[in-house]
Amino acid sequence: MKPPTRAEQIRTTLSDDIVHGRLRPGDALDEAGLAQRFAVSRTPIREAIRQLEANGFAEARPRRGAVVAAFTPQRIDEMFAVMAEVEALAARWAARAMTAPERHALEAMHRASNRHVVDGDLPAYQDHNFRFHEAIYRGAHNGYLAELALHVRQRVAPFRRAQFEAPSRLTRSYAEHDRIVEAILRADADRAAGEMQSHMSIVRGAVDLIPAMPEAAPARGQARAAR
Amino acid sequence: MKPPTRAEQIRTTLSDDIVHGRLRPGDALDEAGLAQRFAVSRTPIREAIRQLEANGFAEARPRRGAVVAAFTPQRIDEMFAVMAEVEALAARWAARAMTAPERHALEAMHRASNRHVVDGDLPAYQDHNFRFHEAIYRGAHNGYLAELALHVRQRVAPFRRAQFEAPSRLTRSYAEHDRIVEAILRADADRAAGEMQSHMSIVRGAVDLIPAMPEAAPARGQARAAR
DNA sequence: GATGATTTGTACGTATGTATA
DNA sequence: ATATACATACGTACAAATCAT
Repeated sequence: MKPPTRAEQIRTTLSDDIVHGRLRPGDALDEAGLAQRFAVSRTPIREAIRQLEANGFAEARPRRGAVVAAFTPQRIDEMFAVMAEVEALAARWAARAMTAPERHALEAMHRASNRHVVDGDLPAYQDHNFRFHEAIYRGAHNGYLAELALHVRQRVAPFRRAQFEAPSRLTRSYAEHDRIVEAILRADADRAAGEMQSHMSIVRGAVDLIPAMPEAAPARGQARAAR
Repeated sequence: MKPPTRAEQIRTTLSDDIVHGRLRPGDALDEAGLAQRFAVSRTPIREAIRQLEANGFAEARPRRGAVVAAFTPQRIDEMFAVMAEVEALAARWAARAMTAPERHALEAMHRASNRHVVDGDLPAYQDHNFRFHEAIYRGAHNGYLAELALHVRQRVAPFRRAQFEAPSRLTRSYAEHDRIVEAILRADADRAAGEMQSHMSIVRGAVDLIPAMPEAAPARGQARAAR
C-alpha cells in the first residue's frame, strides 16, 4: 500500500510491539540498539520514534531519550472514559446511518463470532472483536470519527491487554455485542449508545488486573469521571 | 517550557503558520526551502514535517514530498460534526465536575469578554474564545479529553478562519456562550451539552464562506484523489 | 520512452548536552 | 564540583526515486 520507506515500516513494527505488549510502558527506546535490531542507520529510527511520540506512544525529553509512554492509573481511567464516549457516539451514529447491507454484514459477522466463543478461540475472537468495532466506526459514516476512534483505541490498547484473559469474559463480550447489534438493527440510536457505553465500562473493569505501571507512582487515582 | 530542540521549534512555527492561515491547505512543504528559511539543515525540517504528518497537519507520500493537509468539503463537515460532539461532551462533564471556584472563574471570564463585544475588538474576542473553551475542557476534569478536544480543535482550525468575520457573529457568539455558562453554573449537564452543540453548529455554518480549497490546479502534481 | 535534473531517503560523522564517577 | 562517558541533535554526503524535458 503506502509505506515503502524504512522509517514507516519501523514505526509500524514498533507501534505494533507496543500495542501487543512486546514493548511495555516505560521501556526505553534506544536509538543505537533499535538501529542494530532493524539493521539500519539511526536516521530512520529517529523518525520512527518522533512519529510514535506525536501519536502518544512514546514520551521523549530532549537529549534524554525516549521511552514507551507510561501513564498514571488516573490517566488510564480518563482514557477509558473517553474511549467509551467515542465508541458510544459511533454506535449512536451507526444505528442511524448504516445502510441495510451494512446492517446485515454486521449481524452476520457478529453471529459468526459465536463459533469462536464456543471454541474458546481467544485470538480469533480478539481479531473479530477488533473488526466488529471497526465496522461500527465505518457504519457511522463519518471518516473522521472513524479515524479518531481508531486513534483512541490504539492509545488505550497497551493497557487493555488482559481484556479477555478469563473465558467468561469472552461469553460476556459476545452477549454485550449481541445487545449492541440488536439496537443498531432496530435503529435505536440511544439504546445502541447506551449498550456500547456499558460494554466499554466492563472492558475497563477487566483491565485493573494489569500491572500497569512498572515505573512508580503517585498511586491510586480513582477520580472517575462522571458518566 | 520543554522544546529547546530546533525540530520542535520549527514544528511549532509551521503548525502555527498552518493554524493561522499563513500556510494554506495544499501548500507544498519543501525540505530544502524550509531548511533555508529556518537556516538549519534538512534534518530538523524532516523531523518537523513527520510530526506534522502524524498530527494530521500534513500529508506526505514517500519520495513525493509533503503538502499542508487539504480535505474535501465532506471531510470538513465530518470534522465539524465530531468537534461539536467532543465539545458537547466536555461541556456535559464540566457541568457536573467543575469546582465552585472554576465555575466562578468561567463566569467572570465570560462576563469580561462582553467588553470586547461592545468594543468590536475581534482579535481580543478570538483570544478569549479560545481560553473560554479551554476552560471548559479543563473543567471536565479529564486530562485526556482536554488533550483530545484541543487536538480536534487544532485540526479544524485551518478551516474556520473566517469564523468571526461579521460583527454580528461576535454578538451571537457571546449570547451562545451566555447560555452555555448558565447551564454549567446550574450543573445542568444535558442542557450544557445541548447549548454547546448548537453553538458549534453555528460556528460550522459560518465556515462555508471560506475559500476552503484552492483546488485550482497547481502546475506541479496532478489532481488529488478523493476518498 | 529515455535521459537529466531535482528532491527525498538513508548512512555516517561531529558537537553538545545529560548523566555518572 | 570537575571531569569523563555516553546518547542524542544536527550537519553533511551519497543513493535512489520521481518529475520534467
